Amino acid sequence: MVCASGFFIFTIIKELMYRSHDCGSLRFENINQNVTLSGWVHKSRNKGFIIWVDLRDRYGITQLIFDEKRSPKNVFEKVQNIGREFVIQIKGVVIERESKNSNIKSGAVEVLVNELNILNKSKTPPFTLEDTTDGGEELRMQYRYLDIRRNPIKDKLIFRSKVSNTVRNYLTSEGFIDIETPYLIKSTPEGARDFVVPSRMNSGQFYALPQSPQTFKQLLMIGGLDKYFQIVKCFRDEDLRADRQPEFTQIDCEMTFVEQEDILNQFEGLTRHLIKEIRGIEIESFPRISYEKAMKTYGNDKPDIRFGMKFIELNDLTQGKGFDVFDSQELVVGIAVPGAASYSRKEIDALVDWVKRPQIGAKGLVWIKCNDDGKYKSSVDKFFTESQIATWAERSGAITGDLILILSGEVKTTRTQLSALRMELAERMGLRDPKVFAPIWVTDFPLLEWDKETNRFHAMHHPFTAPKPEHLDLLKTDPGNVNANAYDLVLNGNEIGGGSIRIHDQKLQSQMFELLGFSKQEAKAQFGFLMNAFSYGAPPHGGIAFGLDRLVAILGGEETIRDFIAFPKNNSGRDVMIDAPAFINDTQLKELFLKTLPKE
RNA sequence: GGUCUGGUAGUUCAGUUGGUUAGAAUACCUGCCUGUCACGCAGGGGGUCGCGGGUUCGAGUCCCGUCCAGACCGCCA
Repeated sequence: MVCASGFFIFTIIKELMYRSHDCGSLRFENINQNVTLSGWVHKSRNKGFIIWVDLRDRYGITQLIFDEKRSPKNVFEKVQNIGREFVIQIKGVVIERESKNSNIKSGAVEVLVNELNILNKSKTPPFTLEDTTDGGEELRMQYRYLDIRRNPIKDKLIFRSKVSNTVRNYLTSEGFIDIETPYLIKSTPEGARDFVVPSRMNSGQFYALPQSPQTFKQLLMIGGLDKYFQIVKCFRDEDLRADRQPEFTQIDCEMTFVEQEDILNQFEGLTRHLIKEIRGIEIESFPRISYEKAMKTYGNDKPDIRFGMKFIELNDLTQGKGFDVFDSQELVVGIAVPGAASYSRKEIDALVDWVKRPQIGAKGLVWIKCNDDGKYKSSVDKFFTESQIATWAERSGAITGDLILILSGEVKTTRTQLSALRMELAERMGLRDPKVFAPIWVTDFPLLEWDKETNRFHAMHHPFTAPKPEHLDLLKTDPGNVNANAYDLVLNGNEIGGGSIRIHDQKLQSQMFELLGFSKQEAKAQFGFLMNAFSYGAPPHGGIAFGLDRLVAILGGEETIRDFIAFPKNNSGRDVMIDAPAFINDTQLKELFLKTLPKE
């Protein structure tokens, strides 16, 4: 009795439900089964006597067959009128295909349809929903919900979910607690521009959206929670890039009773685990490089070490020989480009033009070909002897077939320019292989950076970063040369994480604010709560934050983060789909004590 | 704030030195087609050449301005 009614209910539910299988699951074993499928009409191929419809959902594609002879007449008539992206439900029987398609998982079978329900119609989409769409960037963003139906985008979002899940599981298993921190907080003058939110209940006052939960996670450590993490949205009102969005996601972490070494080990573990789980690649221990060495060797604090072309400084070998282009400059530095001696004069001239573009801004480029005959051919043959040039080649480790490229000028600018050239050449030569993962820790960052515009120091990392203990004395005498207990994790030339050991001493924090040009009153007004907390037994602590969007993109083998975000903003910070930001009406403005805009 | 590139059919693009009715592919519509799967074949409809101004007998094309998009520099503690 119970059994019979159970069966009855089961059959009713089965009658009512939208699908018995998804569109990716039917196989040879399902032949002769009656199935119900729901999904989108991906494409239909009408041969007159027979019509195939590719039915699509998140899981895949199943071919439906409508046959003049084998399908009911009303069904065969109805299918003539369905278009792309109609949402349909069908009932039918799984049959073996006469010609199979090995490109899709369900390619051995098809469903002979005997019932067709149109659940919803669709306008013709403005672009094709194929893997390689004909749609441009802007249009895809405007119709993002259609774009997401495409495999590449769908797969990237699923990939992201897998990465964040792996992170969550790992950190949880390591004893980290996931804690949410507020989004409506206080604006601070340091760092990036804040997004602000007017307060209706507090006339004329504003919240700011967090650039990071920095102070809150420190307060959680003072609260004794020991290990915290959060996968959290952060907001910065700065210009966008291919790898930068105004709202982005951080894996934010903090630990108590740790030194730099503990943090590097803990999060090297996380990163190694991620690369193993997601890409199946085992990486031994991560190399480390100091900020200073990175700048000297790669001209950059986020070196891509998947390839060589390290910088070779040549001041002593090149200066004082009467060649003014070198003699008058602070730095003469070059790279040896492997195998590029075969470049034609035209190709080399193109490189010279490339560095002269305003974006790079070099005045010129000196080149030396290390030819097969063991001789050197260079753009400075008139100024230097062959044996002089040979010493440069020797130092740079260039071998036969290499092309040495040399820039000179002011130290910082020249390094930046040569770094850009190094990356460009690597890109052109295919040395930036997205399947190769080369992480590196960059350590020993300067604590402070001199800002020429405001004529004061600002914190290179943030104002809560602890100086290296051995540099504490320098803080008073030579603050510009103090190094910080700060570190970045760089993956394939992208900064994917950064953090520091924090200050937990009230006096040191006060001294830091003073150095940054805060008056006592300003420091108290801005960060009084933190200073106060420091006076109630703040433990030593430190942490790190990873940019999840960037991390996911790189693990996915790309450098543009946009497609790993479901609803990204465009170059000018607009959401072109919902058309935000937008004006608000006068009533809202008034309620928020904001001036109404003059009528145009 | 700046530099560069682009804006032409629903879409992606071509368009010569300024010169006849602005093209291709794809999408869409109609018809045909006995196994398609990037189906095929035949036909058809579809354009404020981003917008405004200027030069010219004549502007998609040249000039000025402007808007939009993308990449980059500045910026991003």
